[in-house]
Amino acid sequence: MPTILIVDDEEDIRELIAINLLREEKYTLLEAINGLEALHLAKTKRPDLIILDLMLPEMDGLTVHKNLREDPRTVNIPVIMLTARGRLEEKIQGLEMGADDYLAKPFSPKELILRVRNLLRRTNQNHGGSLIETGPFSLDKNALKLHLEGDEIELTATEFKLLLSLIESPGITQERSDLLKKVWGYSDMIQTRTLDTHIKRLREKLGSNGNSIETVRGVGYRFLEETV
Amino acid sequence: MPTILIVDDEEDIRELIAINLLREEKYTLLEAINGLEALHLAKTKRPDLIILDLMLPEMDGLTVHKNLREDPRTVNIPVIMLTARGRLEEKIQGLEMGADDYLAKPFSPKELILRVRNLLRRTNQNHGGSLIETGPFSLDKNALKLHLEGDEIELTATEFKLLLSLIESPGITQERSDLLKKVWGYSDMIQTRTLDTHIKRLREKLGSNGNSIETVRGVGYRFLEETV
DNA sequence: TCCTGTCGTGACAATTACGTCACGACGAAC
DNA sequence: GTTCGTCGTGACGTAATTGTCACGACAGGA
Repeated sequence: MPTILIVDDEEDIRELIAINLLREEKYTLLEAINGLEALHLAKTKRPDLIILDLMLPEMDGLTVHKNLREDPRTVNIPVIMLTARGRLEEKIQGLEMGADDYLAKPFSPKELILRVRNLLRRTNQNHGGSLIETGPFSLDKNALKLHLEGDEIELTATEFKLLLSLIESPGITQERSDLLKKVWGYSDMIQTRTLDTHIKRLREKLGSNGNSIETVRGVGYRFLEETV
Repeated sequence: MPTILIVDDEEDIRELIAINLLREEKYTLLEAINGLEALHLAKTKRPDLIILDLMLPEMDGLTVHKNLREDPRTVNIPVIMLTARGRLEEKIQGLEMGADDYLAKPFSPKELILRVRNLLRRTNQNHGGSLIETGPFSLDKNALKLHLEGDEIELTATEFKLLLSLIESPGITQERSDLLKKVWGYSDMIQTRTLDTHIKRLREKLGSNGNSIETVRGVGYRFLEETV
């Protein structure tokens, strides 16, 4: 369940956001009314998303954002900035500092929800999960594992790198020399059966999905997203 | 050098975007004037970003976008949508379909540049590079390698997973049981020296940066972003 | 200071992964 | 059908990885 931190000193805005978020989907909410509190919460609780008003007492939103970006614990947390009226100055300044999105008050609740959902979807795909999903394949870059039709398949480091290289460009034929370079670091066009052997081992582990790795005779191999 | 695909049937808009992008940074540009051309280019050239006008002859932008999202080759390419005037209807529709950003004509060239830069930065962090960077450490999830102060350090699969677990939460102490679960999949609180041994091996490979892994006696280990 | 539990370290054996080879099967071109 | 080159496959030796253990060092509390 994603955690969202709302930073705003106006209670009715916090409430408006909270109500809309809670109604739409299941989120855990954190609230802060000033910059220091926000920074502390962000660094200890590590929310998945921060909605940050630019107008805050004492420490303004841009400063809070700068602080967030300077700490490795929070540098990757996406931020949606809020401001009264969409003043271009602040807008550009916010984007320049790496805000991930921007919302001008008064905003439409529907737009807020959509922006939150989009941002969470993007970051989940990457940072949190590091999952590459294609068809029935789900490759976990963190655990170095493959999930396939409910089964959890252990891959060796070489197999993982090979499958990753193939799966990252579905439908596209990769030449033998390219794969040898990507996975083994071979720079020359080496005559070796190593690649074939590992392809075979991969196909074995993929079981009935082994034919997702297609041989392109004389060229290389190709990953098919759909089993023919 | 990132490749950007511009899809718009108005030549002066394409030119405006091209001029501003080319002036600011080094990009490779592709241009398309209708949906079919855009889809073909996207699937064969695989640009890093697509700037897509909603108003196109024959196939409208939303349909193009839908097609992009349905093909594994293009599903991960971020899209900035362009529309005449920021009509809320289209805005919401675009975001709902997973557009990554939205720009209303007439737009400020500066804002365009910033949005492009932000989106590329976000996606590079994840998909393309899969690099986790903290201080002098640069962990490559695709190649399963560690770059540290110019050196390329080979890690075994176990070492990689262990370092990844630590480095993903810098400054935060991870309990032994958590690490055992994350890296080895042990569910019970097992009494083992395996973790210690691997920590030792990691520290050896990290050389003078070995003290970035701090022991928290009785609890676990902690990764420090800055060498003390 | 002593005691206790935790951690670091080096060595070791078992397991696993890896690359190579030989041979047979198969496709494509003629 | 024949020929040639590429690919699949099983086996095998080598190298690397891994988990465990024993012992000593050390920190923290009594």
